[in-house]
Amino acid sequence: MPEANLPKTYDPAGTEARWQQAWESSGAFHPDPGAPGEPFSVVIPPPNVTGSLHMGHAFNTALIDTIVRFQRLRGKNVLCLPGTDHASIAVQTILEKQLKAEGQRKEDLGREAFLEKAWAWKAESGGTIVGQLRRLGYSVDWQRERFTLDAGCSAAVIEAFNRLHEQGLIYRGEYLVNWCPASGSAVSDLEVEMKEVDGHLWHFRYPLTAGAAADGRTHLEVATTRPETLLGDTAVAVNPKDPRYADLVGQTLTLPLVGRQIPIVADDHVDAEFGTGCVKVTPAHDPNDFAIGQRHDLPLITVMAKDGTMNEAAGRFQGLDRFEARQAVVAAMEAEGFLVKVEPYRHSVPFSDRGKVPVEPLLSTQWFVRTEPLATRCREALDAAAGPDPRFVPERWSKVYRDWLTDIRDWCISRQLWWGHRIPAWFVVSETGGAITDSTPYVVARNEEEARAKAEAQFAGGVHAHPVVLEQDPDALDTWFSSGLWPFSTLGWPGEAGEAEPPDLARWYPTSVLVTGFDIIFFWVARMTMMAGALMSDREGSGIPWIPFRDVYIHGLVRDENNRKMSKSAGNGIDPLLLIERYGADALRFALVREVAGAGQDIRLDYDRKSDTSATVEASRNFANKLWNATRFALMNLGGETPASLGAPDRAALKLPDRWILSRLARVNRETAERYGIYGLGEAAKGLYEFAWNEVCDWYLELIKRRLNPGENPGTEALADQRTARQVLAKVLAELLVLLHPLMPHLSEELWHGLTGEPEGTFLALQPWPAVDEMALDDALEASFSGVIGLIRIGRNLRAVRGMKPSEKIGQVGIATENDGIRQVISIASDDFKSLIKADSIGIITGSPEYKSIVGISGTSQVHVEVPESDVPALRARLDKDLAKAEKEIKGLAGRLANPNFAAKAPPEVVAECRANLAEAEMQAELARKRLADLG
RNA sequence: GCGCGAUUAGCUCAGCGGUAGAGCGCCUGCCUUACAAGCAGGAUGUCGCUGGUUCGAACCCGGCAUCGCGCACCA
Repeated sequence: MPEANLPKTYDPAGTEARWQQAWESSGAFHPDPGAPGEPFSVVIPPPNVTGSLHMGHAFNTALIDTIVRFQRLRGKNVLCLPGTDHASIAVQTILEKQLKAEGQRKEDLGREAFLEKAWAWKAESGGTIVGQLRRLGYSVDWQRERFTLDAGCSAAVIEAFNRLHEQGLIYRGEYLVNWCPASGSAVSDLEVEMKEVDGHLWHFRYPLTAGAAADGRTHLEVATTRPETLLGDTAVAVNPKDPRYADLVGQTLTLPLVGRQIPIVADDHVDAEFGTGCVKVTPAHDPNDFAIGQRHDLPLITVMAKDGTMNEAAGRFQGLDRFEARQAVVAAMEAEGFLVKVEPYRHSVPFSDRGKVPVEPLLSTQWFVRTEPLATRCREALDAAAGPDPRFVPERWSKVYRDWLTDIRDWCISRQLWWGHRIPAWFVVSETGGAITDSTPYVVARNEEEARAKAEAQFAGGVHAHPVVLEQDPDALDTWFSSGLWPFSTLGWPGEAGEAEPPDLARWYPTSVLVTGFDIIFFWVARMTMMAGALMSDREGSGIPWIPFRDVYIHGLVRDENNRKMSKSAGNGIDPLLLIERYGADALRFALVREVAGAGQDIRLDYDRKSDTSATVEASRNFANKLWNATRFALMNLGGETPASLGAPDRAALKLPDRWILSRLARVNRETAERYGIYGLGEAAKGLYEFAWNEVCDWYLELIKRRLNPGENPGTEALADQRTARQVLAKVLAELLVLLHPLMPHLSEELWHGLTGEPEGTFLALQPWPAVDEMALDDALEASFSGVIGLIRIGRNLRAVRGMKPSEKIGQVGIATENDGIRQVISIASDDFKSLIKADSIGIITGSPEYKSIVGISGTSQVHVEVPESDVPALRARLDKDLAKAEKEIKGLAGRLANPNFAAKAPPEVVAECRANLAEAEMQAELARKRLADLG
């Protein structure tokens, strides 16, 4: 608690830990679904349990927590639900790497022991992450913490898989998939990243079987970047409109090294302009070739095994690794005279995101989700007459989302991994001799018992074995399958059959907003909406939206000081904890949010790696310290009273500065609430920073110091006025702390307790947002005040120009002005303002003052600052400056007014304003000239 | 190839039709009992280039350039 005798600087460490503990142990963020208030819910993007958090998580957390804390202050029934993701392939990759370092493979351990290791890893990494999220002051409900592989989420996955299968949206089949030889698993299209690499284009000759064509040609020339696949070629394709080859279509070629007769086919896919216009076709090893193969009914010949080595179909190349095989095939082709030439060639190669090796398109039997019906449903929601659902902020991301949902390909969901949700399908191996083959029948069920019943019904009796022998599919599901269920699995879906919806689901689904980075719109956002379309659109009480979030707030990435994306692999990540330890969680959060612009741009966090410091975060730390000291000042001056004991000020007793700051406060309150409400978080932060520092601290606190310290033996009037000042000060500060709370939760909680004296069990976090005092709003007064502030600034500048020390007192300051508002403020509040310019007095004058002075001009006002003796050079310099400024303005304004079209076409108020400004500038210039002339 | 974003003060970025802004940094002077993590004052910009719309453009429209991102991809 800040008190007068307490440190001058804010030390966040102890404060933050204390409030985090107090919030959590009191269950402050553990909402009751039955509690009143409009529901507001957010499920956090669950971080992967792959180690520890990075700055991107801190950023995401700062944004979400700002939003939910605001909504809580607004009186909503807020649930913010935390959790982590099991990150199937990522975690398994880490663990396998660890095993490899110990000279082991996962097969040496066996599935069960390996999974034990994985759970141990999860416990450690998950614990670290949860600890880090706590250190940020996340106002989530830890009692509802979830993990994508916990019992509830696993049940949801099984239920979802079964329902999708029942709806015909999940199927199993043999297709060309992206095979990652490093992880030994299929991966989805999204997990493949195209990378430009420097390779070669090999040109080969494929001889015509017939020996020579009518025109004497004996071969076709094809080019390839992947010579090893030639072993699986089953055709050569040309464009049907290509006159060079029209007469050869239908003939056959003899595949070199292999001797297979392969046809020449005509296919539109082939670009006649590229290369020789002839393409070798390897349907089992290339997606385009696969398509050509389908169209021409070509055989599929797989020449590579799943570990990336050549198989028996590769003949003499069997056993070679795919890259060795490439060299060997080229050498053989050259030796046998089929190699025409080799060119260096830069091209794109698909890489596995996780394995970091080129993926291999391979024929494989996998499980797929049929995405088109789901994507269609999502696109329809986006085009709903009632407005887009979900609503993207910023809007432009909805195009990205929509485009992806258009022409979407089916989603390969099975992974040949152990860490993850095991696929709830059982093979009836008794039908195929005890082994799983591509033709083994299977049943999809919710558990083995149900599977057995289904299998018995289908296969027992007759020629079939009895009892049936089942074996569960050894594969796991894509990690994003369970992530796709996150907004409802975490709320208790599916619940008990026949029972009412789980209370959390009934209360908080759909969630209010999803806050996430643009990099996972496809992986996650679209998967959640597709899953919800299949599983949530038939909720009881139709008419309830099924899209799992009303808004999707997309934010950018955190970049490092060199504008590079922060990532673990690039090694340029910054540990949020380092900055929290140095500056405090509030400072880090405030800095991150403050950087956010409206349009969801990436943010750059400056950082000095030598000293582990960040100027940006430091500036926010300084702001926290400023607030600390402003509150310390209040505590020293409130005479032991609190906002409550002081009570609301009597409106009639308010002095001008009070009315000004209360008007500003009401306006800032309204603006801030609006900004928070529309995700204008950066604007909210900047607005509060400026209000707190530049208005409350710089001006209001200074203006009331005299009233707060009326001196020895004050009269009753002075005491009453002191009380008014105290009341306003207490109100402004207490309310400011509420407005700031979503951004700086710990500091505001701490200072609020200090200011109000509320017991530890009462929380600012749970207070109501203060009502906007509409009566206090006074535009005219705010304008007059900023005019006066401008004049005081000019006066201070005159002092500086005159070379006066800040501590040096001056005599009189005279203001000559035609502005009624300014005149009024100066004459009524002269005692308040005089000390801000260190003058004996400040007052309104007409014409020139009687004392020696130097003058500054602003608008229609002049500031005269008394000086001990006239200082001609200083005065001349000042007037020259004013004159130059006025003349420049005159030139600009006169030019505009001289244009006849301007007066004719511009709105009258703009023209009038322009004329007024011109008159003012001319007056200023004239005045300056006159005074310069007087100087002689 | 298609799409998106960025280009404003030394740095990081606001502003998005009516006379160019903030933070940091920089310069000058101050330990003025809330705060030196501070106070007061100051300097700094042909708003990427180029056409156009407009009385008026950093802002709207068209082109170009540079940087970045996403999607697709020709062997």
